[in-house]
Amino acid sequence: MLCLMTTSYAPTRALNAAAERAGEELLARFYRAMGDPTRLRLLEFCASEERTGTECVAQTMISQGRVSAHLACLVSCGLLGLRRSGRYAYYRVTDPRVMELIALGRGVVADHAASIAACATVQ
Amino acid sequence: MLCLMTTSYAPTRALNAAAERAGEELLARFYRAMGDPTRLRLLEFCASEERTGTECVAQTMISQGRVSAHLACLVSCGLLGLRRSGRYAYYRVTDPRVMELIALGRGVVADHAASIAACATVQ
DNA sequence: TGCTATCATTCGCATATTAGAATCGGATTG
DNA sequence: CAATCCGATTCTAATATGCGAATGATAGCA
Repeated sequence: MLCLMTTSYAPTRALNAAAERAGEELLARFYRAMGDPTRLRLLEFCASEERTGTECVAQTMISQGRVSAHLACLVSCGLLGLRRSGRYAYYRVTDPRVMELIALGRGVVADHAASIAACATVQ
Repeated sequence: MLCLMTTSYAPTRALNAAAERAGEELLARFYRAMGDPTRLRLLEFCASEERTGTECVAQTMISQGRVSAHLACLVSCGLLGLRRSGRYAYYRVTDPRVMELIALGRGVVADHAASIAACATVQ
């Protein structure tokens, strides 16, 4: 292990705090990526099978451009895998942690549905 | 079990679809509640010990009113437990699923940090 | 080479969400 | 009771995000 000693702990602490804030910023982005009902529906639609973009558009009933942007967001954030073949794009949930996250979320939501619905901050 | 028979499956399907959409709406709200860096810092701060609102303000360095609203959001969404005593409010993560959600999220984020940072949809 | 299908990108607009500042209400203390 | 502390609520402004519509880009086909 390679390590540089510093004369004070203060700068190291400051760096750690900055890194921690950056990490939480990314983590918050990740949860916001999950925090849209259309994207959640897309995740579930792509949970068991590979789906093309056109299939996703038919499933969600919203504009093709919006679905494309949602899918790109899910891929960027590691929630969806992407395979390209010809003019088709195939999407699928490949990381098992994603469905675990959804299962855990569903459990908490089931226990607090009423107060979540009444929350003034997220609506 | 009490059950009314219908002459067609279509209405039942429509109700199921509506219920599913409502469920995803709530689930999306729940993830949005987790999708703010300040709220994530508050969750971690209240993970191991009970904390008062004043302690949370000192920790986050943002305005007292904002912290109060963030804490209320976390309580509403089942992410934080609340105990009142006199003029104090004590907050703490009581549901073990909350820290599991954070651990899972951290894992996925660690594997996709660069592309999450580059995602155009969540910034 | 046109022509179409599939997917990505851009634009303008509406809504959601955050922040600080100020204020309000309840509880404790002197 | 008056003063103070703690927490909740309200206000306005700024930013983030979602949407449809239109457009662009690439691959396959006639």
